[in-house]
Amino acid sequence: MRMEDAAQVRETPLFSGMSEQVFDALTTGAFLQTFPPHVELFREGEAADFLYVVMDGMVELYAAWNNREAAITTVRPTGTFILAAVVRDACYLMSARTLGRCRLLMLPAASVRQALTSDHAFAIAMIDELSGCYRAAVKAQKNLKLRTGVERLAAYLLQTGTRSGASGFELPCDKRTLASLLGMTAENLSRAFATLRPYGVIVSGSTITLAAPDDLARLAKPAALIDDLDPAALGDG
Amino acid sequence: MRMEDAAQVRETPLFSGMSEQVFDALTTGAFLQTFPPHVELFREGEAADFLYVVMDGMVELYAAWNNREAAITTVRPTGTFILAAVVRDACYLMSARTLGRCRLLMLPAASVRQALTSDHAFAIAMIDELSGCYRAAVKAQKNLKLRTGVERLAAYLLQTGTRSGASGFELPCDKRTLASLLGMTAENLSRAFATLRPYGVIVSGSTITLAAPDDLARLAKPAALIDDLDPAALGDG
DNA sequence: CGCTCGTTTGAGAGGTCTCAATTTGGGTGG
DNA sequence: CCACCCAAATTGAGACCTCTCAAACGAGCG
Repeated sequence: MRMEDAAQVRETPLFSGMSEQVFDALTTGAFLQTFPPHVELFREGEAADFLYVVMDGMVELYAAWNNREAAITTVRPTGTFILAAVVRDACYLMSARTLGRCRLLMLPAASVRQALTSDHAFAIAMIDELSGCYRAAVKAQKNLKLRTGVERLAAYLLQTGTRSGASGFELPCDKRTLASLLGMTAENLSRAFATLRPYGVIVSGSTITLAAPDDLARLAKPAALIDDLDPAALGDG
Repeated sequence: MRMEDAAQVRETPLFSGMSEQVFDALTTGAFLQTFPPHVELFREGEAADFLYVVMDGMVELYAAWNNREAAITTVRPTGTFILAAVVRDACYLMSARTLGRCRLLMLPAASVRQALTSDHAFAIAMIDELSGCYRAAVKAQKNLKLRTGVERLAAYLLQTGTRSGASGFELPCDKRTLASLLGMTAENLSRAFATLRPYGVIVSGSTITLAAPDDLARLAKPAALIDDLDPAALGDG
């Protein structure tokens, strides 16, 4: 791993508090690798060999059962994923694939567990990360159980739009993936966009413009206890 | 807190490894209280003042939005709940109510955070607990997104049935709550039970008998990566 | 130009929700 | 012990939502 990469890793909250010595041990066996788009990183059920940290790009975590597939979440810099499987020395519950081109840090699972036992600050940071992941998962479940498909889309657009700041923004993934994230089919997502047209949602390819955010908010009823408005919950484990 | 209660708390994995001194400090300000059925313990949005440990009985965690309500999960002995909110010093994401009569241990949030920073073994146990909670939440989301209502009920019955061991068993909560846990309405749950009758599911009040578990399993297709078959994932934070 | 792939649109089936009425079971009071 | 009442559970009907299958559309690319 190059020095500047190591520095970038060091800056992320999960690693910033740990001792120099343990950090060195942890990154000794680590890879920093670049992946092309749409590459499968691992499949659910496999043993958790690595902890992943997204340095660049975006990763989709998804699961399959009985010939059906569903996206669970996405991870962006500098979130980690599959943390829980690593600390438990268990198998992955989800599969992972790159969405765009990605730079990923891969830390050997055994090294992570070793670092946990020897560095208290790292353990504390891990607790913070894991609790953030858990809270994000709870929010996702509330979103699924309490809102309809159209409401979920509206809330997602408001959230993504306000995060980008500008009046228009790009969807971070193709619509098929977005549909799966929102718990619906691609066809239904298309119809949901049409339903939101009277609420000022203008779609042009993957570019979205929200012409009447207030109207949209009246429909979506964004809530701090469901929608992620704090940066802490972006990562995933 | 009485000595025998303290001993029971001490035996749970979360507290068994910590030092005597920190354990004493943690339990000094603690309450062990018995609650009647159907009591609201706290509401989502409130500040997390206590970490709860279920010593006896069962607690339901649920959430509301826009006049709709959904059960998220239940906690039984000796699971903890609302752990993530406590360590983050954040507000509760879910409300909690007792299902039956409950004996609950309440640990002041500040004491828990103090114990975390001073006791490494406790921090490690906390990581294990939190990762278990997170994995349970991921499984719940997979269950919701990948299975239909009838399939979720079938999987739930198989799981609860094999856990109890006997051929017949009691539902741990009323059917309205069960319906909400499974992500459907009470009316729909009733119809789902009727759908499962040809698969050997015999319902008599709250007593369930599975006359043809193999047939039911062919429908439910239980999977280790969705259904909780290990005891570690029973708790919740 | 014509291919491919993602998206959109349409139609029909199936699933789920709401509202309402009925039935059931448990507890209370006469 | 029985009548009554209340809450939970079931059943039915209709509307709504979502899914599947199929076809049409459109952009990007060889």
